[in-house]
Amino acid sequence: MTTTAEPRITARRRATRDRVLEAASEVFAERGFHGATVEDICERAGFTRGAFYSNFSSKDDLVVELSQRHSEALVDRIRRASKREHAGADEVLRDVFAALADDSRSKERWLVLTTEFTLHAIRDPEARRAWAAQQRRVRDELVTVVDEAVARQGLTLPIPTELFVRAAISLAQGSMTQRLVEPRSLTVGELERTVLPILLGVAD
Amino acid sequence: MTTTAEPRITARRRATRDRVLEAASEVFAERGFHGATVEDICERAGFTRGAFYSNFSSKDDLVVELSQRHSEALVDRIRRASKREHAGADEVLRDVFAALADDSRSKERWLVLTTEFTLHAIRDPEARRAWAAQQRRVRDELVTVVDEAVARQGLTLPIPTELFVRAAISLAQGSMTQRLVEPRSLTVGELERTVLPILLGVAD
DNA sequence: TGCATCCGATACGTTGTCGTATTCAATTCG
DNA sequence: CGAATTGAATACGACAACGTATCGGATGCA
Repeated sequence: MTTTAEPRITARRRATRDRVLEAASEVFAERGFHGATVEDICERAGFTRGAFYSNFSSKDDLVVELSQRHSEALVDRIRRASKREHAGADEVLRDVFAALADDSRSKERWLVLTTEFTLHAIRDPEARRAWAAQQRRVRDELVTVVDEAVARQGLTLPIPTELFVRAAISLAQGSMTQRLVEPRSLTVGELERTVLPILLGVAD
Repeated sequence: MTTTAEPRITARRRATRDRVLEAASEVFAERGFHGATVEDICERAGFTRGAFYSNFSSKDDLVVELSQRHSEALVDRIRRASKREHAGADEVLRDVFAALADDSRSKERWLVLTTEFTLHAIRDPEARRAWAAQQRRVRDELVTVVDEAVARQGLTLPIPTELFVRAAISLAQGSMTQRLVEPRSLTVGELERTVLPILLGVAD
């Protein structure tokens, strides 16, 4: 422990970190956290392992940072979705999950990564604390947004907003997952479209 | 390819297969499919790798058989739960998921394994076909059971039974997952207890 | 322009994991 | 009881992935 001097974060360094992280999210989604080797990630990013270990102390180290970015990006998307005009609570939620990605490829990536992070969190206490905090942030953001939308529509939820949000998250992830496993069994958003209005108490 | 003679399945052979499969389900739950080595599994089962390769051609081979047992066991539990007297649809579902395991340890194991199988299915087309078929069997069984229970209660579901079952599965898995990541944030079954009655149209 | 520093590439030894070939004990069956 | 077969243990070679130590080119700065 000679010095704990943090190396200055030059633009170059930031760029390679970004490229490595982006590559990692692709490879993790494709092969899973354990299945992806450091070499795989570096190859995808166009670097060698030397570059990797110059920027991250380990794969776990990288995962921590990746999961933070992952959650922060989702919070951002929720904020942006809530800015849309005249959006009802169900529309807001649909916007949120629709905005998870531009194409279905990256929506799949988001879901798989979320699942990987969750599994990792279940297994590792340290990761669990971090992931739990991040999930709480996402949920809080959703609660705020839903409360606003519900008030705007003059509705009253039959259950506490947080429970509603938890249910919505479960339904969205569950139907996405089912669609990935059995593509022809469920049309896009069918589950949320039928179930959410009932939970909102606005079954037409 | 001298002979394709299937070796007779003696009692001894069956016993070691069982022990290896049981050990594998533990180790897979703890370390994930990729994270678990064949050696790990054998050590847990009390065998050496020689025994493993005498019984399974590869880890993938073992996974196929394990996922079949996993789903069959769930179908059995659903059948047994449906035999209970005077059970309403929500009670039946709660029985089903309560019966997933005796203790919460093995309920966690069930959830983690299910998630692992799902991820594996998303990534591997061959595994996907098998897993999709198994999921369909589980769902069909649930649909039958729920239909019976609903009729018994003289209710009419506000949505098709299959959608209801899909929603119930998503809710159950989602809330179990949330509980594993944030143990103190959700009391046991709270999500299903509040949401399912609404979906059943019997919000008291 | 020249020097110092940064950062990624290269090269290397180590370890973990795999799958197979072979051995040896147990059991089945004549 | 002896011979044949089955099934798990052992031993081995090959290879993949890791992490580090070192090198060299680029970049910032005087």
